[in-house]
Amino acid sequence: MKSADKHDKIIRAAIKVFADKGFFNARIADIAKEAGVADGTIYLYFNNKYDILLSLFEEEIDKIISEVRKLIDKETDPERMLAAFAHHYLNLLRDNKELVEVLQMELRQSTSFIKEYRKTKFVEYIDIISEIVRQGQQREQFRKDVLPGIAKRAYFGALDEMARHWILQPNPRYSPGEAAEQICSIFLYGLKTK
Amino acid sequence: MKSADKHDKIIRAAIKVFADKGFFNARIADIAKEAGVADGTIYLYFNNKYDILLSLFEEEIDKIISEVRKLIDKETDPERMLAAFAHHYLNLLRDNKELVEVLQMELRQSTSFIKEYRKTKFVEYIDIISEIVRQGQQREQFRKDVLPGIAKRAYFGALDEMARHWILQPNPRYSPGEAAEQICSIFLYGLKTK
Amino acid sequence: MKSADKHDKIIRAAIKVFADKGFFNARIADIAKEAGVADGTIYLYFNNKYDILLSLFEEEIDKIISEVRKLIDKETDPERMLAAFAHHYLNLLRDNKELVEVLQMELRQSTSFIKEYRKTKFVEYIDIISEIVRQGQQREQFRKDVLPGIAKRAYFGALDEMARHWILQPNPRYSPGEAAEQICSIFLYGLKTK
Amino acid sequence: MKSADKHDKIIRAAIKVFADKGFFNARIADIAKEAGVADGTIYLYFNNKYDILLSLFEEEIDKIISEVRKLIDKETDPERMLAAFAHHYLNLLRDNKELVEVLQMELRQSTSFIKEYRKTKFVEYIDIISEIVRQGQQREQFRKDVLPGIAKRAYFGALDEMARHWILQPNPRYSPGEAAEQICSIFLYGLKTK
DNA sequence: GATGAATGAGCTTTCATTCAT
DNA sequence: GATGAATGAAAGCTCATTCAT
Repeated sequence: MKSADKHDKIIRAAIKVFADKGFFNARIADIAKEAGVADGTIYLYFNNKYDILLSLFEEEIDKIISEVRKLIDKETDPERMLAAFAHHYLNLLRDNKELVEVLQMELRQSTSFIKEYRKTKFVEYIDIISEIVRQGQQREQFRKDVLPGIAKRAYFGALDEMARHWILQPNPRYSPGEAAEQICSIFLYGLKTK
Repeated sequence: MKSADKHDKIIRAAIKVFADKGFFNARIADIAKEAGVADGTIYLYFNNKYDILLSLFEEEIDKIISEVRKLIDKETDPERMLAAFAHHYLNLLRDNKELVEVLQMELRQSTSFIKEYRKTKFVEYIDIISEIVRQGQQREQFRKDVLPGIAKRAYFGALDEMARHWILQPNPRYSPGEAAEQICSIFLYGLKTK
Repeated sequence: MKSADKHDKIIRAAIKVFADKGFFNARIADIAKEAGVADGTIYLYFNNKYDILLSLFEEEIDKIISEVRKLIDKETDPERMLAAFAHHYLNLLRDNKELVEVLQMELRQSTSFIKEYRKTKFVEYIDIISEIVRQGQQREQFRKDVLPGIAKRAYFGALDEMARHWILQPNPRYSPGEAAEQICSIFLYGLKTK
Repeated sequence: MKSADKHDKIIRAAIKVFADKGFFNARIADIAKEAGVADGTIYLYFNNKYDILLSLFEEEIDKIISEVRKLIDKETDPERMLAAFAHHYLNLLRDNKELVEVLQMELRQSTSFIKEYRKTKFVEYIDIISEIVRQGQQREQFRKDVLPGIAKRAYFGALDEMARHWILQPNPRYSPGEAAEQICSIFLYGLKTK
């Protein structure tokens, strides 16, 4: 039986190699070496190089979604929920920079696959934000003239751009926590009813 | 004499092909065909495939910067300046979607070249935002507890994520103008002193 | 495991193809076809086209050196040693014309590699001649006013030029043995009537 | 009218570039630049790249033959004639190293053209040696058991190998004159003690 | 005659994928 | 299931040659 362990080792290796070299510059042989398996073994677990990226994306985003959901469910205040989302994303960056790097790259790759996935997994992730915004609006905490569908993208985009900065600039002036606070602050002031 | 016209034709073709297929999937032959020149001709104007991307980035971002600067110089109110920036970026997307698509890809490509350029040309572009924020703070229009260096990334990230949405979703629910207004609104409420 | 057998098959094929077309006109595909392997397989055994030539040179000249050494060690008389050297070289030509052809080409190729190798492997080969001359001088068989360093080049050059003749003129008037005898004779006894 | 001057400038440039890089690594553009003409101009004087090499060979060897003939005609003694030949060749090397370098390369290139030319121009050159040997034999100065056809190759080969040495080793232990004397001496008197 | 921009055929090399062991 | 040697299609790039100016 194909071991789940080996599948996972390959995914971990792929994250590392893709983050390091980018998808197209990464060679199957690099991933195999990093995972400690033979080149051919990878094809017992994945259909092709692209399938590794796809599986990686699917599996990891699932984990992220369930993690952030768990955190948000602990909160009742939409303001604190938004803060929790931001902290979770930037902490993820801190703890698993390579994964965030790969996800960033992937989301800009102009390939039909992404265009498909954006409509499912990724949307599920950022829809968490729009749900929170909607809740806030219902509770009259957030302005009702803001479209949640725009707010979610603006909020995620803001966090993601900070992430990009840290990926490229390993010794930033501000800490992830500080940045999360600031971005929350801008958005909460911006969203809140006065 | 090598014509500037041909240089330009190749750049235009490259934008189209890179946007369509991505840098790595684009073949030199595709660009040559699109530009209506022979494969070898490309090498009279560019050192290699990568150099096309680099030149494209350099030249186009220069144009964008000078355009947006011109628009902002017409305004005196920082609030209107931020709005002008947003409208400019999203209009650029509307008018030259392929260029924005290529720039987005490029900025996530994990290559040493980008890591270099982020520090120069791109920073010059988004620093326009932090300058505006700083002005707003001096005029006591914007909150002083917001770090301009974080605000600039948040603002650009928000716009860029909207751009990404439109690139992938050609028939959006909201118009560029509408989205620009909304994002401005969130940030201005978020930034403004009360 | 990469088989030594395949390495050898490629070297044999390369000798044939290089001899036939010359290094620069030889295509990797030609060598691959001749060796009965795929183009890519060659790159499992050699770094690049040039590396094939280099390896070929290194390996074959090593064999030649050890062969001729063995022959010379059987002799005690420097005169017979010189004869043995000549016969060995011209027999090599008879039995492996293509190899000699490649070595000839290689030794004239104006590349930095040859300029390097001349100083090592090839020098080791022709120094066999100067050692013999020196022995002959010590034994008072050879004139002492002849510089062994010049004699070695003259002797090898004479043989090599004969080789060149046979490579280009497949049906020569004289046999290799005959030519070897004559060249030996000229060198040993001189041209002048006594 | 095509100027003979330009034809010559191109030949001079080709000798330099071929000597420097070898025929196959030399680019037409290199020769054009060295000659101070446009790339296209070369094709007004030569049919193709190969034709430059061919013309060069033909023209230069003609000059060499007439030069050495003139020198030999001054002598009556075959021994002195042989010496004159050797000195001429090694002086040529001293004065026009690049030309000798190109001729050496050319004579080993395994191309049908050379196989053709060996039979005409080059043979004419080294036949000068066999003629001298024959004269020496008629005058009973040289041993009659030596085949002039072998002696000519041995003599030229010896000189040529010295030339090769100097091309690669620019600061040799012996001067051209010294080497010419030695090689003459070996051939004329033989190696054996008498 | 001279130019040099343009051409495009040709070749080396890479690397995802396969499959015999 | 695991291996890694072998495959061969694919593509970037070079450069001899052409031809409009």
